[in-house]
Amino acid sequence: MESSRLATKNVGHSFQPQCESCSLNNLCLPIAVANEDLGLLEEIIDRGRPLHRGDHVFRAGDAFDAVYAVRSGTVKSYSITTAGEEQIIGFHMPGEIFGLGGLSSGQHPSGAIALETAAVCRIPFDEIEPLSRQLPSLQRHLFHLMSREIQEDQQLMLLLSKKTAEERIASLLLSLSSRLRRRGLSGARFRLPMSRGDMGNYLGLVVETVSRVLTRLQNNGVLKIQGREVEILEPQTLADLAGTHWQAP
Amino acid sequence: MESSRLATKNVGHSFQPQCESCSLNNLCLPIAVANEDLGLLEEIIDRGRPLHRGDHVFRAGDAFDAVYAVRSGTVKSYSITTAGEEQIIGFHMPGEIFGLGGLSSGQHPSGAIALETAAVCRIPFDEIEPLSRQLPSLQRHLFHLMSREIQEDQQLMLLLSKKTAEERIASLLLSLSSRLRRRGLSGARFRLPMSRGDMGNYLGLVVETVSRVLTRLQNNGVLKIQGREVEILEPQTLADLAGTHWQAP
DNA sequence: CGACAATTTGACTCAAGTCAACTAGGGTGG
DNA sequence: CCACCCTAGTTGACTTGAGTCAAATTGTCG
Repeated sequence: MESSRLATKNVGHSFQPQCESCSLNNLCLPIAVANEDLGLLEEIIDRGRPLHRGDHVFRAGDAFDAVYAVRSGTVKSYSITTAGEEQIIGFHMPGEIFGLGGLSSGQHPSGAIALETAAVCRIPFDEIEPLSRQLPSLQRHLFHLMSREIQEDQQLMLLLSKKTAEERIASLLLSLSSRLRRRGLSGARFRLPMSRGDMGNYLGLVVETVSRVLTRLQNNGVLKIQGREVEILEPQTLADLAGTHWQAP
Repeated sequence: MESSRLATKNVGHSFQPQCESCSLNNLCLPIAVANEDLGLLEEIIDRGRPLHRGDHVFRAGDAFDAVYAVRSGTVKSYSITTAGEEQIIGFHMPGEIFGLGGLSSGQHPSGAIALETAAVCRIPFDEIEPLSRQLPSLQRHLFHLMSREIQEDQQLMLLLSKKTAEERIASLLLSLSSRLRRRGLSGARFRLPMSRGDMGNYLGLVVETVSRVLTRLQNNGVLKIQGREVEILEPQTLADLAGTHWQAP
């Protein structure tokens, strides 16, 4: 269906419906919206232009006025400690929503940056908020999204506070794997979207430790890794190593 | 351990207004609700009977059907790792809302238990959700609460992933202090509501480390501590030690 | 083809954990 | 009211997993 309003905010090629044809619509916001209401959602979503590795979606301190959905590629959220170090808060893969943390204070507490070529949809909050009052299922979905993020963050707190380096790495690999599988991709063989440094930063480890653990896991035959290409040979062993099984977000 | 569940429904003859006269109404949910609408909110809130130390508000796995507000005392949220260990997720003090994490999955991912004699209000979610569509400011407030929790959890992730034992303890003490101050109480002299063990569990440290750090801080003249009674002698030094200043929730 | 960035590997260090012994409170029953 | 017991807290001695520093190797991209 041709969208008659080529709104100014719809940057780019937005003649065809956005969500309806998106391969992620069964993961993303649209799952909460009945088909006949999808148009309302489409209208407020901006497809952004593609981002390149290192491009910011927003920076820490920017005014909060939208949340974002990943269409392709991977995005990381990070904040900066008072000591000036980066702390990675999360990795966001296609179909996932990010940027929710800024709602309460009106400004984003963390920045978001593309790890590789990526595309994200921008969902202006002051448009989706009133819409969510019209569409109860959308409101519920927004609550669910935020609650899910709380749950995931708490899983990560547990990881950071109790797990060993090996358990942390195993958990991260399993998380990535299951998130790929959910999109119908292989969870056994994939390319890491982030550097060793980013993995370590996220998991509370230094690069050297990440490297050593990966090498050890390879020597044990649990996985094969060269550069960023991973193959999980023994998923069960990896799951055992991870301790608590990390449910995919 | 006896689980004295919260009262089922409005156990009380709820003729007297609950929120309106509550000393915390400028911290809690009511801040989002105009005076003329307060009645609507009052109607759906259950005051529970008092909890004793060790009583559960809910357990991990319980169906999610409400969120809770602390009226008095302190409550901790915790989950159990696959290894069977407890992991404390947060401490909740008067005026604070907890139990939001269970919304997405329909069951509480963590349990909540009173650390001392406490009273909590129960806010049934399937009643406040529709109400929040009538009262935009209430909806916004709920979004804010969840967003705030996300932000706080991310602060804690940062703490767990980057801070030293001393920085962690200093951060916790400052957090408790500022939350007391917000209620008009002394932030300089107070009683810790939790054991050394709970502090350590929350901060990713063992009891011995907590004890040693507290002793060291006392020897340095930063604070005075005996048992659970704390006096912060040099707030600025403590803040410097904490690194990133922990904003009160 | 360089030059720089990312990764790996080794040797050494140290902050925090473990194990163990001892002390201080706090609550209860006789 | 006191004696006793049990749990919480402290302190010391020793261990260790992960960090630091350094140097070699590989990968990437202009």
